[in-house]
Amino acid sequence: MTTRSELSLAQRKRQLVATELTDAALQLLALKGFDAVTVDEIATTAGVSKRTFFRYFASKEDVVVQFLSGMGADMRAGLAARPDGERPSEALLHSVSVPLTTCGEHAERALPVVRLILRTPALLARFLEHQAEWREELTEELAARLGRDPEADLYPRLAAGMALAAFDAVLRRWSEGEDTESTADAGALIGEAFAMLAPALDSVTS
Amino acid sequence: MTTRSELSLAQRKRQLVATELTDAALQLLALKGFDAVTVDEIATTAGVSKRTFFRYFASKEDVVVQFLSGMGADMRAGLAARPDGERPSEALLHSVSVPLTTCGEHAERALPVVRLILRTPALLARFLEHQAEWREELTEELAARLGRDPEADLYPRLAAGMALAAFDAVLRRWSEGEDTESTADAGALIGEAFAMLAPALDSVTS
DNA sequence: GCCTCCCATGACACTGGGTGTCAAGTATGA
DNA sequence: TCATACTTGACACCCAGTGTCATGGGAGGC
Repeated sequence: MTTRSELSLAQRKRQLVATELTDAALQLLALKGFDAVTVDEIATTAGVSKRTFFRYFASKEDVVVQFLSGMGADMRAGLAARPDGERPSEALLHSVSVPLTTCGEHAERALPVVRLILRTPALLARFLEHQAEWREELTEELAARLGRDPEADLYPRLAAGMALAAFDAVLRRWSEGEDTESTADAGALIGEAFAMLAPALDSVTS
Repeated sequence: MTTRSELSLAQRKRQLVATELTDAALQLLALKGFDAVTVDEIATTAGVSKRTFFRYFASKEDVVVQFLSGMGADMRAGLAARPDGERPSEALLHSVSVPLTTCGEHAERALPVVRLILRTPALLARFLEHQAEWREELTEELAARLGRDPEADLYPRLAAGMALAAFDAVLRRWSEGEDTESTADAGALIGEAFAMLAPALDSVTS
């Protein structure tokens, strides 16, 4: 009736179709493998046309990987929220922990998806693209934070790269663990990784 | 006549077509942009059919990026060739310098290609895929070198990731430089980057 | 309650990347 | 000289992704 529920209705309709599509996709892809499933098949399973699929997702890969889009901004915000003057290793640790703990909390749903991504070349490529975007975001935020020029100074990009290398290593390890036990120890692993990185991250002399 | 020149002839024919194809591709892509050029166009320019193009290159991206294929093995070999007991930072520095100096030596041809790759999303994605392969190779070699298990121990993958983060940061900086001056200073930059990394790379306590 | 406008959808056609298949051409090797 | 194997082009095909248009249903104004 009012503007609120009216908008909310359209919104919810859209959300409904999107979930239907992702659910169908995830199920089919996990079952038959990425290449053996066509977009037509996914769309039909979800009860819409192929054309509609592409109005919701930019590509066949996107239906799996799209949830990664926001994480760059999340990590950047997480970094921006850290207190001024905090050591880079500490600040970056918290920044990178954001998506990791999110994963851990929804391990039930997230783990199969992560595994699917890591073992499907086309999906992995998109994942790496997202990581590269995150690296840019972290680079900019870190440079701003430290008052450095990311074009002239190697440190910001390097530090961002190190943080994401830790993220990637931990994610791979986490995805190999048992379904049940590994819910929370991603936090421990990322801490371990940053303990190794800290000597380099925090010697900001130049 | 003998087996030698006979094989060499077939080989050279193949090589000839391949270079014709890459030359045509590089010229057209640099001129019109990646998306505005079709494989048909490239093939026709090189004087062959589209079908033949795909007998030489696995994808449209590959014709630009294919030369990266060997670099993983090169870097791995470069790492394996370092003396036992050398500090990881030193060994990895030399390992990663191999492709970088190769780039520097052929800067005339390499620079435009690198720039094309870095500013074309589809090409960048393939580049990142290659980097991921290199990271696996370095991880394995480094683990073997240090007698560590890359599945149980975060250090090898993390160190490989750091090395490639340095590689990537330096490559990006190098590609931004002036056409003339930056031939040799990639070496200086990668040294600078590894100086930052060394405190973390060489504290192999755990 | 009706009419209008907007928006989501489906149908359709089309481009372009990538592959399987087959037939013809060419060089090699006996 | 003939048989063989390899390379190529032609053609048909699949599928991802996009532009376009007609339609239908729902929301808001009257």
